[in-house]
Amino acid sequence: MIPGEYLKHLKRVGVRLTPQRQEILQVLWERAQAGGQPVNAEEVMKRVRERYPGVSLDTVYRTLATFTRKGIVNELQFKDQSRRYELVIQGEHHHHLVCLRCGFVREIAYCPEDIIKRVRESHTDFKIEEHSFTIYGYCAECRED
Amino acid sequence: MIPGEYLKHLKRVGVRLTPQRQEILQVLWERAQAGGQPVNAEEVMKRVRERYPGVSLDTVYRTLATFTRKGIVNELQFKDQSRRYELVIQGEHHHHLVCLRCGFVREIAYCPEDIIKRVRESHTDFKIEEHSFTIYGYCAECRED
DNA sequence: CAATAAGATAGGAATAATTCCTAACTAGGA
DNA sequence: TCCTAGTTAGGAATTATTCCTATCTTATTG
Ligand SMILES: [Mn+2]
Ligand SMILES: [Mn+2]
Ligand SMILES: [Zn+2]
Ligand SMILES: [Zn+2]
Repeated sequence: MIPGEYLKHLKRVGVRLTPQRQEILQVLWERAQAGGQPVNAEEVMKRVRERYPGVSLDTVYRTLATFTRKGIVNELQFKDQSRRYELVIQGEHHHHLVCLRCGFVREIAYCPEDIIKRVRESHTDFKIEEHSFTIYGYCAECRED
Repeated sequence: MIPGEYLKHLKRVGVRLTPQRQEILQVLWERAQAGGQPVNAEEVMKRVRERYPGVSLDTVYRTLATFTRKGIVNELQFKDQSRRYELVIQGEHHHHLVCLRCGFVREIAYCPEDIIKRVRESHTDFKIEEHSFTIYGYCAECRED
């Protein structure tokens, strides 16, 4: 079951709790439990339809966007054009290592905070909101050499 | 005029030098001269068509992909789904600061090399090929507060 | 507990970016 | 000059995402 903290948070920020939204949250939560491999909208839709067969892809996209805006979901944009989503874990921040062939994702704990701090200080006219840092390569199964 | 180093390089790696390709290179070069604002394929096409009216968008995409594979072009993927391209300057490496509203791009010289090195050492089964690091926010014209 | 309204939904259509397809062309080596 | 593997144009196809709108539903209020 989804930890109440997410529901509470959504309530607090004035987001309506529809069954569809709760189910989408549930899917993301299960994904996070199962190793943290981010999901794309299509996959979320499939999983949600197991319980709510009518859910539209648009609803999934809208919900993921809402959750992202409200800070409980992380929208990842990879260089193969794919967008994938993951639940934000309270007080956690990480980046990713992505296989260019199979798309497998691993998390890396490091973040270039020092650089971000330096940029914030040197580009004071620019209001920094977020950042993305991703390392690409080939995983053990996909590397050839 | 395009510096011969690019043409020489393309020749060396066995890429055919068609007029279309040379013109695409020229456009990228002029862009780099004019401040380094990366371009998308559509824009490249428009510029190339000024001299070669028949050039297809597909050719532009294919050529940009070829140039990227050959290391003379950098393909940037931003979180708004847009892809933009820039000429690689010999021996240079940098990252970007992007405005979430108008899309304006500034270059930042810093690179999280230390982190990449650490990841390379700790994830020896993963063969690192490349990385992307982008900071998002609002530029002076677009920030509201 | 019922009425209400702001916000959310389904589903189909639209848009945008990118890639595929194929017949015709051409750069560059022999 | 000839030959051919690689490249092109242009239209079609694909994919991901967003738009549209009539119809619901959540959550508040009376
Ligand atoms: Mn993650
Ligand atoms: Mn740049
Ligand atoms: Zn970070
Ligand atoms: Zn770097």
